[in-house]
Amino acid sequence: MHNNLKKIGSELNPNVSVDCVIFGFDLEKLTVLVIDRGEISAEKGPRLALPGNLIYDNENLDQAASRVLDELTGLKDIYLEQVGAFGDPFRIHKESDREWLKSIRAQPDARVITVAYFSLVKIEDYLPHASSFAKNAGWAPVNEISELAFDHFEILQAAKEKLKQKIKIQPIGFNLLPEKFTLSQLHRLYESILDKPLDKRNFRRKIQKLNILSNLKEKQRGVPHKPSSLYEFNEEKYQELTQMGFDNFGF
Amino acid sequence: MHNNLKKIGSELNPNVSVDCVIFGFDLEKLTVLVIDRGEISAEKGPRLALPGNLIYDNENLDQAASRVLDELTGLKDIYLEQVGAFGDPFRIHKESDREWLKSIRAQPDARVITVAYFSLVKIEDYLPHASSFAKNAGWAPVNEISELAFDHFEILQAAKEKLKQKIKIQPIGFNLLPEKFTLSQLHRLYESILDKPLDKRNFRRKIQKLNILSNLKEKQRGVPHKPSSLYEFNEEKYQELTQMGFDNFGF
DNA sequence: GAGTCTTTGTGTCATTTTTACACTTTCCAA
DNA sequence: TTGGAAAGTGTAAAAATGACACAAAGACTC
Repeated sequence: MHNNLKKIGSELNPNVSVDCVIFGFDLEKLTVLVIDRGEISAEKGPRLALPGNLIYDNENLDQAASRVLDELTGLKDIYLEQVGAFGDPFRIHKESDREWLKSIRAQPDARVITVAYFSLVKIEDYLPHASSFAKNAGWAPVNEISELAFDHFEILQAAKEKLKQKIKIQPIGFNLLPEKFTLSQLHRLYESILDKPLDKRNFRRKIQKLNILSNLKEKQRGVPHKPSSLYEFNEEKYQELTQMGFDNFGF
Repeated sequence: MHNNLKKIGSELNPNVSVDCVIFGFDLEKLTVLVIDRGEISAEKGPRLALPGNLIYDNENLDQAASRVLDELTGLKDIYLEQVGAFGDPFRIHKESDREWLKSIRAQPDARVITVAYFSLVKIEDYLPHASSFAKNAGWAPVNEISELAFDHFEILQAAKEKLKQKIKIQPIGFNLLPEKFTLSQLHRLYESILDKPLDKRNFRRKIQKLNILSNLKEKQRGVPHKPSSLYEFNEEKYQELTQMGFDNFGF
């Protein structure tokens, strides 16, 4: 095995990239982390793209996704889940995209397939001025995005769909909220992701029956209306629950 | 765009392959289509592998999967769904695998990431003596497989899991059964895929409520017990149902 | 400090869905 | 004719779902 190790160097693989769909939630709507490529000179193309880059030949795909995300945003130790591979031969052939690739890639014309990942982060954990790259990155509301570089719009749609399916099965939404949150915020989050209204009382009943929320004895302050109780996600109860193997929320 | 077309030739891409997990059902248990690589001379490795091969640079991933499946088995026009990408740098580094690669690949040491697809076929539609390649291919019971070439065992597990999730949401199981089938066969199929017993009466009630089965006025013949009614899958009713958007069987 | 605004928080009832469970029927073969 | 083997069938209790409306709490304004 030792001699095999040498055969695969630590060079960039010109044919495979990873792209990250990082979702956030600004307490109003679902957002996604995008890179602003700046002015595109030729025929105007989309300025925004998902963070992504080529993989190295000595790292696996999950590692590549973590690395790229870290490099572009400074986010570390984020759980990333694969969305799938996207490999249309012409996915990088819009003129505006090729021009950009020429400025950043050694082999801008190589055929590249990309593996997409998605993740959920607390929006407070990534403030766009935190990393060096960050002046070009920021949160954009998912529903206001109508085009992206390459096939990134398609990837975004696939990631949204994956998230939608996943949240019906696992309460991963907590990753998008601050430590302390209100049931209304959680409610809005579910509505944003599932893209449909949910009855308030039924939602609260169902989410509370799961028994993975701790009601902090603490209230919102400074809101111009009845203040809400704050809750936090209870990791231990959640572990118990998953080990028993639960399947479904039924949203 | 025209000049871009020339840039991507129709050569094999040495870095990207597709692998197919083709499920069948022999009316008793779930099976999967595997290729027998024959005797592995060096340290004995698994003889069995999933059908798969490198992609061409001018085809997309779905096309590549269809082509490879056709080439290896003669199966055409099969619906294939992506499972995901597998890209461990050492996934092809078992000695027995490298030896085999040397015999079939121009660049046996290249780092290859693979994109896995799964599909369901009627076992009767693929009889192993049908294609030229077929003497080396055949159906193996999924539960009896404990190792495969490369990372194919891992891919198989992922495909099984995907199938499990999918069948909870869409009645795709019909693709695995003959045109005419009995409710018991369907029942066994669901139990095989979900890997747990399902109550007979509850299963029948639920599946019949979907209203996508036609009860043929015809019975099994020659069985040494009460013969079962034969049913067929009703495509039109199914289309109606999916367009209304149904979500869940709840198995 | 009275009134208004805004959002929180709560319960019930009707309907549907799920689960658990056992015996008779039909055909083949001996 | 009998025995074996799987098919086929109903009910009742428990749980989950969906629909629905009003009082309570705090902030702000005048």
